[in-house]
Amino acid sequence: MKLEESKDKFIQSWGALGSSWGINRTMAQIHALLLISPEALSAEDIMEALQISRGNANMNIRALIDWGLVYKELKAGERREFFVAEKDMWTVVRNIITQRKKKELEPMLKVLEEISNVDDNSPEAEEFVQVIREIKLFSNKANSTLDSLVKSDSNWFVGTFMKMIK
Amino acid sequence: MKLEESKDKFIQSWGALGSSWGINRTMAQIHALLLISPEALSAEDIMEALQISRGNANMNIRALIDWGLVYKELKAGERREFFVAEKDMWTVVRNIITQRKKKELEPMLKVLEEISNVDDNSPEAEEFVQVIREIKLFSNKANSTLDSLVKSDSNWFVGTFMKMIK
DNA sequence: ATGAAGTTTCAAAAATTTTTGAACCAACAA
DNA sequence: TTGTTGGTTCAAAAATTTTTGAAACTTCAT
Repeated sequence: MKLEESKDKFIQSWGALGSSWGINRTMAQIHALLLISPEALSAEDIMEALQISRGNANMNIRALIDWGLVYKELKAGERREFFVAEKDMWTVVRNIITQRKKKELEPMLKVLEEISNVDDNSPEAEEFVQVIREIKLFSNKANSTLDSLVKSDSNWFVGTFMKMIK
Repeated sequence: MKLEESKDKFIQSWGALGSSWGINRTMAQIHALLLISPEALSAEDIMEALQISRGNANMNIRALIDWGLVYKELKAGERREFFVAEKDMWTVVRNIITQRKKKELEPMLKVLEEISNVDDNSPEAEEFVQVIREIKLFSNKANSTLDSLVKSDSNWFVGTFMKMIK
């Protein structure tokens, strides 16, 4: 397989994967492009390579920086900004977990807390509260497990976890 | 808070959570409705409760059954079908992981395998292959970790994992 | 100041995903 | 066989998400 073809295939697949992971297609494609880019790229380079508009490029680059998946790199004597990808996959996954936990899991926990205050003592209400209680228990566990996961380091993940788990 | 209001809030939030988890809003809402439903519901009941069309209800119920998140329940002497939710959260998460692993992670692994066959020995190609190799290593690890996770049981998750992890 | 190079914003347009509803199919009772 | 109830399908419509591109803004050099 030819290099250009390979690179392109990687960018497309990474885009598809990302879009089912809460990262939109273009955002993931930019990340992919930067991952396999030997040097930092400018916004212009990215627009060119992916054939996207300036606005789109700008917004998605900002989002990637927000998520900690891309860094700004300033070159001496250059006015424009260059960008590089976070290349450590463990950090990439960790940052995504952190963002999504905050945006999705935590609001759910808040809601579960709220709705367990049902001021009604019918058997039906009892049953409802019981179901919610179990979901809450599970979610809290998941939440703190993810916290630990995020705090642990790459080395731990690739090394110990696999053995521990079986 | 009133019971009906609580239930409704739960359905809405579960729908929102689901839609950022590869399960569409309605699909997650149906699951939520069934989770907090004391008895099995018919398609008609679900359409009524969520104010959705017959086609929508049918398709999403089928998808939920496919994912192993909802079961069909046949009542003696009743021609129509009733549905109940899988209520064990660990099983729910496990089934979602299984589905998404198959639909998203595994195709990516295949692509990574393919594209590491670059028949080019320029330094640039070398570098590219190296980056892909690292991603592949990580993805394979993630894949088998998820496999173990899926095989392990609920009890293990809620009990041991937390202590192990720190 | 003025202009050039680069960045940001955001309303409108395009693309994508989800939902609808009517036609069709299947099982059964009369 | 026909009518009724319930399930399935899918093209078209609606809703949602993403992208565009032009205007506004910023920074810096002259």
